[in-house]
Amino acid sequence: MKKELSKLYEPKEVEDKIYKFWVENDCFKAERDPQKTPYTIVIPPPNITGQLHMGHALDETLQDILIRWKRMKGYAALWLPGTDHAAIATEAKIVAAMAKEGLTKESIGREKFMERAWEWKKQYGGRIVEQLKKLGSSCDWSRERFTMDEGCSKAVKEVFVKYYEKGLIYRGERIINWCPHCKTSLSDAEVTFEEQAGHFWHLRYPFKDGSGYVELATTRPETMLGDTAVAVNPNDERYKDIVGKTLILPLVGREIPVIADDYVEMDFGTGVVKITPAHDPNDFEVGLRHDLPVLNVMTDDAHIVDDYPEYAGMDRYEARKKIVEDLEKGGYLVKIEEHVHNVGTCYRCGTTVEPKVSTQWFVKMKPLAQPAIDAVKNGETKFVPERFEKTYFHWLENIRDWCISRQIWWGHQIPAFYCDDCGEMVVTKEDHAVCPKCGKPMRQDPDTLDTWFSSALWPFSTLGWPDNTEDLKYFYPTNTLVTGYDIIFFWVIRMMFSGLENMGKVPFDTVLIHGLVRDAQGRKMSKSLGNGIDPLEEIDKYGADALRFMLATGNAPGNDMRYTDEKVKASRNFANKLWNASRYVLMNLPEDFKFGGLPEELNIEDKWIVSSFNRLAKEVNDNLESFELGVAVAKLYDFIWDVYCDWYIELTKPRIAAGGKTAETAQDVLVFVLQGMLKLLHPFMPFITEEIWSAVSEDDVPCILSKFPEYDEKLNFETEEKQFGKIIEAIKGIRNRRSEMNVPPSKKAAVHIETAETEIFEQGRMFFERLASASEIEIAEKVNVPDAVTVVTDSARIFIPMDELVDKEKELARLNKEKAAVQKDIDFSSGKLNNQGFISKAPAQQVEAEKAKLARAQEKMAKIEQSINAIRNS
RNA sequence: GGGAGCUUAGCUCAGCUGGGAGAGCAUCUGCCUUACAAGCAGAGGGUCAUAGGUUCGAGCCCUAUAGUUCCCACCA
Repeated sequence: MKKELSKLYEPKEVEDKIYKFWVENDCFKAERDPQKTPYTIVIPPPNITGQLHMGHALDETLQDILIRWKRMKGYAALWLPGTDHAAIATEAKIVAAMAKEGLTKESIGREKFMERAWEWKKQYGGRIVEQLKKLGSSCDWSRERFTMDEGCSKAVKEVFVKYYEKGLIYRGERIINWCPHCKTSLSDAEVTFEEQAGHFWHLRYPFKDGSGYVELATTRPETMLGDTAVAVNPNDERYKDIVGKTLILPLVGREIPVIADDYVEMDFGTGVVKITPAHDPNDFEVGLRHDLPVLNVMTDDAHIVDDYPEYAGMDRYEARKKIVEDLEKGGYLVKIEEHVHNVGTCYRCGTTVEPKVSTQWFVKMKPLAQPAIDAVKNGETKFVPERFEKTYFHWLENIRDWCISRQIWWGHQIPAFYCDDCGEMVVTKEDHAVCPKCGKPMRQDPDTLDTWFSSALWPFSTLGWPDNTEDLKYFYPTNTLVTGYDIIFFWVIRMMFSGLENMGKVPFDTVLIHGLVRDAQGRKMSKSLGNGIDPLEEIDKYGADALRFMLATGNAPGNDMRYTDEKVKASRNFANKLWNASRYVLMNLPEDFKFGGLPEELNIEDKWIVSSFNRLAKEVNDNLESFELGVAVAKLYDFIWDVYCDWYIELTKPRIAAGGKTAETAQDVLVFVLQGMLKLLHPFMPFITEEIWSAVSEDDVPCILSKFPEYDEKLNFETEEKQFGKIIEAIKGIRNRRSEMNVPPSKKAAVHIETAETEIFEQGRMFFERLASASEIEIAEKVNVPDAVTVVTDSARIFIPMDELVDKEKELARLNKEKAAVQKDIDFSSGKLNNQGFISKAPAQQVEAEKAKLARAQEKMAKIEQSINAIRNS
């Protein structure tokens, strides 16, 4: 029984309904089937505070395409969803919301704050998940996870304790990146460097013995309060004599030594550097080498500490101004130069980062990095495109220890406990610890872990680790990780070493990298620019399928793309085209149509379309296999629009009108190929394909669970494909000539086809009438039609008698032009074939192809010449 | 200072392992042909950034150059 489709495709009326259908029928649910091969993708967990943006839309679309494809191919396909607690970002939002109520973190205390935070999570955490569903994401929601849920938290503790016991985690006083706005430390990856216009202040520091001054330059004069030395290069002849002398620090009066250290570049500035170990990472290193005191001059929010009453309480920039003024007054300022330099900023809030010495927890990276490097070097995990392996190696090879402690509350609290009595520290998985020395209850470290510490464990913590669950055994290692190139160093490297260290296996075999979705002008979409495009609005306007299709089209792995309205519209139009083609098929099926499959006997044009479809199926699989999603989607577009709609459907019209067996065969083939196209297209456009599927298939199996088409030798009709190509070529030739002469389709004309292959053209007889405006058709080995327009193809000469339109001179000129074109072909091919190098070195197949090409051109040439002579002689 | 990408039709971009350059949009011409005007049939438009090289053959491989974008880096 056939069903009917409504007249217009309305994505809004279909999408939610279909999504619900999938969920209710457990279509996304992955079963551990020992008969099947697992295929796993873990979602890059979006932040719970976040809203779906185009970056997500692209990321999720690519993952959904892969997972649906694999699912249809019969894999036990698991797409594991979840969200990330996004420590700093979330805490910032909660703090901001509290500020509106006049509350601060400190005023309500940690416990109350956490209650609010969880409340916040409950309220907003579901939002992004709902938005993912709008896109059609076929995640297994029964396995949804959160980086701070019980299981993930257990995994975090397990890893922390294990690393600590192995000596891979340590606590120590180091110089770290500090965000004075978020009031927490940051890892190196969380600092973004920005070029900023600044100044170079040349200062002079006096010698204690009154023997003059030494001139130095700095970009941050306010840090001079914390100077504990001045350094020169040991090989610098200019300053050889002053090394070891003592200087008086201006404004402060502190005595500081002149030291020699290789770190100082002789050619830069004056060759003299002030050393502030507490506020510059390099200076800190110098300080360590020379055993210099570390004097912190700033508070947590970057104001000057009370030790310097003149400047105490001033913000660092305010202090800078005042200090420069005072230096000038004291005669210590030599000059000010313009200077552009790189300034580190917080990747969350953009505030200039303050290097700061403090006690933090670190992960020792060297021993973890090496196996991660090796795993990619020996191919256990590969990047697509490969070039991103360079980024990966570069990061791991230059990695420094990872600062993992954060001075915020929203996150995994560090499982370290201190005894306030005896100073003992223990690291334990227990929630409460008792001092092993004095038996008193211990105080847990107030800091929390870097949000990326928990996401690093995502590929296995979500599968149940540290318990050895069935899921973990079956689905780990996962297969494809899909993410943007900007996340490689935050996340990919950390999952790699975490997987290797804790599971002994890489977390995934392939990392598919995509680029950024930019705006129409190529700018990055950003909140501050206000140029972001909301995927949900686009879905509302054009449908999720159109958005997905657009994102998958014309996009090569790793490359950025621009988002334009025109592109989505084109995708929307494509969806509509498919919809209408399906309507055509349905309205041309008899009431009692049986969805049976391919009939035994096929016409030449049926074999042509079936065979082309078969090749398409092979290519789409091949392209997906090598992650060429954009190529696959383009082929589907071409086939569905140009081959199926523009040709095959048109070919069936006269057959259906004729009725009888040819009509029945056409109906079966129309349905067969349509079903195949729906299946091939389903991963890209899941909603519309499922909706149409329900109307053109009597199967109980929904499209999402149907079998993905693959190459089938039984559907291969290469000969007929080529033969029918000749008919198409002839029809195109006729249309072309008519169009050139501005003959409207309504004006029919006789068509006389002269060909050696009459039996092939006979099979296309009815199509010339319909598609080439033929009033009558003659097909013969020899035809004689005076005063006719001539069309020459490789395999036929076609005459269209239209006396009133025939201008012999023009016709001759046109034929001569065509002759010249064919002659060029002949020259090209014969040139190649006369080239000894080509004959001897090119693959035989290539040579054969060239010979065939030449033969065809020569045949065509003969036909053209024949026609030219005929006109001349008439 | 290192590293990477990009440069192909007016615009936005594809082009998979080297075998006579493609799409969408835009432009032009003709069509309301009972699936679709969100459409149909046709047309025009490209020294594939430049210069060398490898090869029988280069948009694709190699080298340099220019423009452009991005990433990384402790020259204060």
